[in-house]
Amino acid sequence: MRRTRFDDWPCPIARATDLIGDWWTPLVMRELFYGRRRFDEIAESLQVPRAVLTARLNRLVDEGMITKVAYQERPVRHEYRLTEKGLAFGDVLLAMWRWAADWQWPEGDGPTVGLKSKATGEYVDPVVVDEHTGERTTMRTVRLARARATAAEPTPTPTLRQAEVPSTTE
Amino acid sequence: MRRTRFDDWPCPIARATDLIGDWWTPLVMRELFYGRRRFDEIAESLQVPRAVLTARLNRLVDEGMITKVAYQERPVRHEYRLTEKGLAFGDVLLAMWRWAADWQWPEGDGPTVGLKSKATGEYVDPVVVDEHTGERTTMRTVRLARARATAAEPTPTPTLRQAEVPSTTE
DNA sequence: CGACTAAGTTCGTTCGTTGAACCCACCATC
DNA sequence: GATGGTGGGTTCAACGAACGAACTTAGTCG
Repeated sequence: MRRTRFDDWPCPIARATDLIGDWWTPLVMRELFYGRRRFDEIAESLQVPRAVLTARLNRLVDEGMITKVAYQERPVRHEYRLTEKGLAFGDVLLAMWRWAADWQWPEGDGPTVGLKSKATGEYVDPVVVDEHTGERTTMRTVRLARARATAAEPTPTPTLRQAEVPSTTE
Repeated sequence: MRRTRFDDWPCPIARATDLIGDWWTPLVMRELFYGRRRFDEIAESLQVPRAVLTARLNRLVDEGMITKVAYQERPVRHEYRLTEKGLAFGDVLLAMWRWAADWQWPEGDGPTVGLKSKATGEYVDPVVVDEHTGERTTMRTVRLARARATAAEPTPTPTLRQAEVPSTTE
């Protein structure tokens, strides 16, 4: 009677939920985006139980979101780095950020942290648009359809090649 | 020793995680976007344990994402409808959709369902951009900053006024 | 009367999370 | 060579949450 798994459902939302639904996982990803790479660093910053952090990091490695890299020998010490797949997940975090910043604070209030563009220094407010037209896209403006022919599928090559992960903080 | 709550953390990602991290919740939201409004309809479609569905729907009502509306008396029967806040959550589902469609299928493969624009009938591929500049926005292109002055905060009025919820299906 | 429907509730079993304590390899210091 | 520190975990008991099946309630239909 273990928790129902969604990772082989035909719907992308279900498969994403299977990952995100692991309590703590989006926050662990956030920490990695903030540039924290070490076990103890993340454990202390989030105050997550260490056994849970072990389980989450192992799953993220299995999923190909992060890789475990030894940064020294004797004694062996590891750190965790985001892969391309893990970096791509940042879009989901940005959407979560925007929605919660808009709706999860009392009226007239908001979070004390915000997002600024590294390039321009201006505040950034993420929204979802269609990649081709640039038009605002919501669940109201779309409908379900058969997928396009598989050849046109723009799936990025799911290599685990190491990505540059500059810190999000200043 | 209950599950750690994130709903009063100062980070929007944490607050969103508190909701999403409830197993089944994003799928329940998906069903509502698909136009399913009745308890049994959702329970059968998702094969979710009924006690869990009860708990999730109650929480979503408490959060102001949905409202419970009687659609008949004698006997009283209810349905659940998305509020503005619930509709706004669609952006998170779209981001999850895009990420999982790109990364959670074996190489060269993809989901059998896709998204089309209701307006143009063309396939839609959601991406995250900055609302002001239209520039592609990722966790790599932003950095953390102090929030802008609260007056500029573009928080929508969190009314629970009923929203039109046309079915996403054809 | 009995069958059916929508929307739940109840319950015993199993799974997952929590927090605190413990472990181990190695290094530095006294 | 005992002591303490550090990084990266593992172990364990307690308890809350999820599972699936059965049951309930209020009303309609034939």
